Amino acid sequence: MTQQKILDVAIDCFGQYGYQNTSLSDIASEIGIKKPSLYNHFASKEDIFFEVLNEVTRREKDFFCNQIHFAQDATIKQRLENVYQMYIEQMATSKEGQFWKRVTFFPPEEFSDAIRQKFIEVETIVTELLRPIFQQGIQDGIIRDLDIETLTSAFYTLIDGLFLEENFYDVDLFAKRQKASWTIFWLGIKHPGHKED
Amino acid sequence: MTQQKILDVAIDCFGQYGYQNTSLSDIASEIGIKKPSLYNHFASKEDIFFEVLNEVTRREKDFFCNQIHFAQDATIKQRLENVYQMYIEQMATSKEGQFWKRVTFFPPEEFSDAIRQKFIEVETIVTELLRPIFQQGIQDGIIRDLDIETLTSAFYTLIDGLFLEENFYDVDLFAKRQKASWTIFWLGIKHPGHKED
DNA sequence: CCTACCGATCGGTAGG
DNA sequence: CCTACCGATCGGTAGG
Repeated sequence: MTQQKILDVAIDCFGQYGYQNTSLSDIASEIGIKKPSLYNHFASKEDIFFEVLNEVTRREKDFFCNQIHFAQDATIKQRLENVYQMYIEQMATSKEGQFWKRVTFFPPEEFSDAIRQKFIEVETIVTELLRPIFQQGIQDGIIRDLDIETLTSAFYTLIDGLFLEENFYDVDLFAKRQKASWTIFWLGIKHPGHKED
Repeated sequence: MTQQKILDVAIDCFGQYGYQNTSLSDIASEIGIKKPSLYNHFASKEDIFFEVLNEVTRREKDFFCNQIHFAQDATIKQRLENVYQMYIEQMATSKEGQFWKRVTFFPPEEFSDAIRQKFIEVETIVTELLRPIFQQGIQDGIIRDLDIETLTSAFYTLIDGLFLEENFYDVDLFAKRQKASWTIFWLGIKHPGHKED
């Protein structure tokens, strides 16, 4: 279906070049039609953006929801590292991730309220992935007894930093950053009385 | 001098709207002249960008160089936290910082090599601020005996994450992120045998 | 789904 | 430093 093709190409272009630097001709020619034909499917460029935003939000929410039941029997450290890796991988490798990063970090002004709202929806889901792990970890004496908000805040800052660095550094240096950050984070949150690694 | 005024306005515009979304008319009208007059001072829009990039790089390098001799008699933790705060503050509040963030994280394609090179120059200076603190800390048994690269990598990821979040969250939430990240980072790098806080 | 076209704006030039 | 203008491209429309 043409409408879906338009959205898919638009996700790609908006994520790679930004909203303003993507022309409707670019999108049209990529799918082999002419610019005016786009108006049979969408009312305006802004309309396309909103539909893309909704689509990506839906996909991201689905993706993270489906992670909930993974690795329930692993250790606290493994479960946490799993979320860490999975989140980074999703944002680094998918075109939805690239769109998400560009759009949340440097939003086109006219959409910034809408984007912020969607961002919070997705973040809430990830927070609900993290919370039970942290809680269980604290209860079991594996994680320091800090408040959940401090733990999630620090986790998100790490992730956000890596989002950026993935765009900037080559694969090797990025892998180092990812590993170093996880090492220090885990040393920071694990209970000093807890051995095992 | 008009030439300097152009550069100052351009730093501001490129940082706020991005290179492509800043028009030469915008820059000209902001300083009260007409667009063609810009060509008496610069050969092209690209030329303006390169000059802005050089100017900002120079200012950032100066800024960080001048921090070297601060707080030499403070504790390791204080000295490190000082770099942390100072770096975040510089990137959060100055227009040079805003330019730096946008341009390094989502570089206009045609400048990405030049930008990467300048970025490394500035990062090298900050690394030279961090290295002696980490080394001293390890030597004094205050910081865990991890390799310097792991420590600096984790530090930078934190900073990069906060750069982004400063753009996105309100002041209160940002302050929380900043504090939480520092708490976990310090717990992660400090030697488990070291008390005092 | 197309061709043909709109007014607005872009970076840049001519000429004074 | 300006006015006047260039060709190219933008989002969007008319009409079929």
